[in-house]
Amino acid sequence: MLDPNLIREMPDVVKDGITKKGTDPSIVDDFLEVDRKRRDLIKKIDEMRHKRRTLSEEIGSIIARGGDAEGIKESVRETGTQINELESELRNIESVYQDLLLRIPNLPYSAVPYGKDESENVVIRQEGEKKEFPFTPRSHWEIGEALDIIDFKRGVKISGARFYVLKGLGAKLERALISWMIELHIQKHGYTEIFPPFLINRASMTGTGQLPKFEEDMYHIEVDDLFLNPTAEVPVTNLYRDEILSEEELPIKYVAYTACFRREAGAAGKDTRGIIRVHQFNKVEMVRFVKAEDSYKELDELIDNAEDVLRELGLSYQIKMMCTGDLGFAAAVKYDPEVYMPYQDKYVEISSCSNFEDFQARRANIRYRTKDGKIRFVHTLNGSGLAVGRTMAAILENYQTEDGSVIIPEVLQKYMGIDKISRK
RNA sequence: GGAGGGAUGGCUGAGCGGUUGAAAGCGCCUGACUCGAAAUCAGGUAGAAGGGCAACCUUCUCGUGGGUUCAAAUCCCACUCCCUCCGCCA
Repeated sequence: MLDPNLIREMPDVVKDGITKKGTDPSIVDDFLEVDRKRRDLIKKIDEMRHKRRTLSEEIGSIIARGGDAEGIKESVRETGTQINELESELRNIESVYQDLLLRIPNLPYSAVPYGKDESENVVIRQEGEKKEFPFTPRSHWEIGEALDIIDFKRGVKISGARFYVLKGLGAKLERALISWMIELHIQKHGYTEIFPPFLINRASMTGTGQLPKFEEDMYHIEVDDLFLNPTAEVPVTNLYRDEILSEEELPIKYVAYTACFRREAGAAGKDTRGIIRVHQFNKVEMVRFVKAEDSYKELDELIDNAEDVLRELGLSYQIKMMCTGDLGFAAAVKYDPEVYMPYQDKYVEISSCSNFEDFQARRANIRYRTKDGKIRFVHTLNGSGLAVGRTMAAILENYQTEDGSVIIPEVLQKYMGIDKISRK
């Protein structure tokens, strides 16, 4: 969430920022109104509590001296009743106040280009040549089925639309990618591995910004009020919810593999074929907790860590910068590395690297103590490194040969024990 | 699932109805001593909210939410989590 003081002191800046994200700025006025009421009420209650406390102490000393305190007791009792009434009023106002704060999106970083929606995102650079084939390249789903390593029909039978089954060398390739990516981030980029729970409570989902606004995007287990992990960002960032770290521990860099579950509620009819958009996928995620003054330097590193995965796999890609309208709720800035997919002759999102500044840290109450004892919010960042299913799709398409087999990228060969997946 | 025990500041741990936001120890910070460090000594050291230009003042918080009382860390109720034993179990 935003700093309430910022909204109070510079409401126009906040309105401008959230308008660029496509949010109705009237929420700021709603907030200011409730904020005023809240503060007036707190002041009133504090004064009355002070009165009650003073009188109460007086009663103590009267009784200690053996005097009669019945009269004064009665008046304190009355004050107490009044306080109770005001307190219940405050509770109502407080919950509206909190809810509004949780629904105001983060402001875009100054360098983010203005744009209404994804059509106005900006490609900032391209790396590597698009792969050229002396034959017409096949789609990853055609290749996967022909090699008998992806089974779409039976995935649907077991679970439903947008589920698939990996088999044999397909399953092994998925596993190899996960291990290799994690190892790369640990050994080469200095991350520490985390393996978090996949079922997540409401407080954690609120901490990173999935709730309260996006409940319908998540799988929810009603009996226990738990959510299926939508991205490792959630459990890993919430590792330090309600904690105060020390400055010396920062930056903290974690890498986590998780399965990710998404209902894809608004995506009917989009990417219906293949393994690009599914309800369950594997992802290796990088998360950083950093000092405010370092967060943009840290973001550059994070993006480079994601790119390194693509470079090592020999895949060509581009980096796209999200415009204000496509930033999402919690991010201040977001870059999406996109991998080249030969069948569609298109770049497809394979990672997403964001700086949330202190937006998540305020929600999740993640702070650190500076060397001179001040307490400040950390900045949180995260990025995929990479989405595993999409990486597999990219490998199948980019490394296909005319006879229908697929070359295994060199870095994965020792994990696979082979250099090629061939038709039987 | 059954029975019992517990939850206090960065940590350990006292307090069990009246200046107790909280003893003591550890840790950390500052100062003294020292060429420097260690040891020692002195002092400081929770978070949040509201008010004030500020110094500072006020309020809230001893797992969470209610209740009793003039007054609750302390008494009562519910919930959550942790520990021990029993049962079940991948």
